[in-house]
Amino acid sequence: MADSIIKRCAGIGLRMTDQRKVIAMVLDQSDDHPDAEELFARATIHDPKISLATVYRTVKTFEERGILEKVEFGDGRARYEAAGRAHHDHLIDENSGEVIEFYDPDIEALQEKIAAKLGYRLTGHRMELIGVKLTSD
Amino acid sequence: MADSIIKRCAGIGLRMTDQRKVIAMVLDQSDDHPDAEELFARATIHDPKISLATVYRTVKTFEERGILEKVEFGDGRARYEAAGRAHHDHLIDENSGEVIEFYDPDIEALQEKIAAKLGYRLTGHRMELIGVKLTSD
DNA sequence: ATAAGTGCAAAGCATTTGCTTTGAA
DNA sequence: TTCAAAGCAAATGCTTTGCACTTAT
Repeated sequence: MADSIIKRCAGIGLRMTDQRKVIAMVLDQSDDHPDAEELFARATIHDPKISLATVYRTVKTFEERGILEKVEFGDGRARYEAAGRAHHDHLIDENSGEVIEFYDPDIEALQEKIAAKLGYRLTGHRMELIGVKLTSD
Repeated sequence: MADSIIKRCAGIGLRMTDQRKVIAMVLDQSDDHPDAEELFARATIHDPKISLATVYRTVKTFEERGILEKVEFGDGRARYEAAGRAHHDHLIDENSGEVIEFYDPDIEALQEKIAAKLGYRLTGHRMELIGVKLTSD
């Protein structure tokens, strides 16, 4: 498994304030896709004085330094997940909002192929599948 | 080719005000993906008195009635395109912002398959490829 | 010491809404 | 005539920023 976010911050020489440590820790402990408000709520548990502006500034810094990736699921809020993990896409449960991560090499290959056919070299993509749970009954 | 947006509005019994006619016409004449502000700018040419709020209300109405589809390219603004055309996805030129529409049946099939494998029935998806133009030199 | 980071409140955008007036049916 | 739609401005929700203060290095 990859290094913790705290370690990665130190590794690139980021100044580690108490607030950044708290936010990094919260991110390390999150396996979902929290938005800024949610990160703020979780961080507040460890540091009741932290401000929402700091959360916003910190995730922006982390994103710029390649520590986080911003993902947007079309609800108007930005969400964050640790970057540098294996690449994956998202499937969103239409009813619960639950987000499932998956990776499919065929999709990746196909996307390259489509881009090439259109005369492009692929530099990125975003893909979200929306679905409803198959009931077994 | 599909009916004009104006016809489709009439077809579902929408009250056709002058403003809606103008916005529908602007949409019919657009082959790109304008956002609300851009639609407002184009509509203003035909009706200098139209208000931005009306543009927002109208695209929302059109979307709810299945006449438009909202697409978001991650720049914080919603964009619109005529719905009910053949399904397609988007490739965005990283440098110019140009949007190319494409349809690939293999992608569609693969998405269904992935969703099924995860225990879901696919109800929708969004996919944008980001790329840079292949230079021929 | 000093440049970078924080907190707070104010500002910014895209979008929505309350309310009064206008107009399509 | 009557109810839906328009116009305007104020409100909203997410995110950013200016400024004075604090802190990691």
